[in-house]
Amino acid sequence: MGFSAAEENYIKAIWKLQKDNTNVTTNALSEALKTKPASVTDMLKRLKDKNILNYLPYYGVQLNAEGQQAALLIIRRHRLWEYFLAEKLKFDWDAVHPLAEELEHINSPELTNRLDAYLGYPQIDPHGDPIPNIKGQMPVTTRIALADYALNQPAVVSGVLNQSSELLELLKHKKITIGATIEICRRFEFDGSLEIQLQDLPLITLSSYLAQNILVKPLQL
Amino acid sequence: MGFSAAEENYIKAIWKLQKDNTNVTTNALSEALKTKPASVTDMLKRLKDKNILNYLPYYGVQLNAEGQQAALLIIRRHRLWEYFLAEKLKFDWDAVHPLAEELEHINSPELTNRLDAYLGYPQIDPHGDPIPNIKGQMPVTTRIALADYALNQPAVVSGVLNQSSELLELLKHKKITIGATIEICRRFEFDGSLEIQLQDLPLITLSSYLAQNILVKPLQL
DNA sequence: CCAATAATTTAGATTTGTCTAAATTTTGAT
DNA sequence: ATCAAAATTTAGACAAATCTAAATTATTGG
Ligand SMILES: [Mn+2]
Ligand SMILES: [Mn+2]
Ligand SMILES: [Mn+2]
Ligand SMILES: [Mn+2]
Repeated sequence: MGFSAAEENYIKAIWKLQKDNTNVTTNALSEALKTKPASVTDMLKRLKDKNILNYLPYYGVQLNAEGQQAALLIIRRHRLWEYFLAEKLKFDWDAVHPLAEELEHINSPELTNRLDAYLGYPQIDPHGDPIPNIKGQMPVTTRIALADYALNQPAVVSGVLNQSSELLELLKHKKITIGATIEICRRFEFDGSLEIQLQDLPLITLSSYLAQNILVKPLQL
Repeated sequence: MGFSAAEENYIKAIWKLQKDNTNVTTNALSEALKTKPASVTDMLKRLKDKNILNYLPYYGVQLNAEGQQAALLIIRRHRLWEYFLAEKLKFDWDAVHPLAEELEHINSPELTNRLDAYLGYPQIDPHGDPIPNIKGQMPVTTRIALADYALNQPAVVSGVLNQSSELLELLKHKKITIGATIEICRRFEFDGSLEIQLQDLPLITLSSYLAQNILVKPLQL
């Protein structure tokens, strides 16, 4: 019941695209995986034979329960390695993903679980995304874009929608980190820009586009 | 200039068999890699095209300088991961090898060198084998089998010739670890068995076969 | 030195994962 | 409802890595 690295990448991509219960299309997968649609069709047929998804030719695909469980365990490995790379090896945010993309394919429950224990059972990865536990369960975190958050309500920065080094550079410059407390002081209708306060630092300005890429959740009091 | 995982396994296997400057044979490789001789021939042709070895059909193969350097960097990754698994994740000796066999193929100098630094630049892996440095250089350690070591000369246990769980079980039972100080008190001609002293514990007996699989070096005073 | 045996290579096939080009199906606009 | 465009699948090819069976080359004992 093992999957190849290529199969695992497809499983993960389908899982991510399947968020809202719609069928995942061949083109969406080919874009996500940087392969051609014809290659996707081939792989979907193979994965269907392994009984981890429902594939209706021309109408897309959905992981079944077994496929979702497989996806969550791959994502668990990916995010635990990302946490290791950032926390222990001091890699930047934008460097961990490509390495975790390889490390995730080493499928040894013993390794994964020992790594988890060694890291202290982290709950979120360096991008703020939740890490599935040993059973594949993931806490449902309700996060919303800072752009859509209420005025004068303290929030915690809890993730990003974009993991590029460009975003990282900007966040570093503005000293915004995951876990930081933030509050919107003003929202300008003209361009959607925000004036925010981080901890007790002076007010700073964020563009609308930046605010759309920062995820926050209400601060628990 | 990258190699596939399969190619890297061949490179490493050739390197290990090439110890004494003799040509490495197709059969020896097929045995080491658990593949058929025909598959080895195919791969040797491919690696020859990549200019990392000298291959003379019917007469075996030898890594050239570039091939040896490649081998040492793979071995570096392998042993650093073994060290990580044993030291940080508390894996037993006999469990680290198969995992390192996969981890070694992630070829990122940045990852390897950060891991090295994080681990404190270890010199030997959990089996006592030396870890090549960032340049691929490996300290030449002169180790000899305990079976061949002199009487009443303190020595340091510095490796094993066999990495099986059976040997590990026996060494654990006898409390023999890598780095321990050991001294042969008597050698019995009848069966080659040894009476040895470990630290200041009571004398224990080792079979000839066991002593052939333990590597030692003279204790530096 | 030569024949039997051992070692090695060649030939041909298979699986995985990808591609391009062509055919087919679905969708959407009139 | 029809038809052009878009999405998808099929057909056929290829590279990597492996296998089995057959052919070839090297070795060695008498
Ligand atoms: Mn991956
Ligand atoms: Mn992540
Ligand atoms: Mn390997
Ligand atoms: Mn080792």
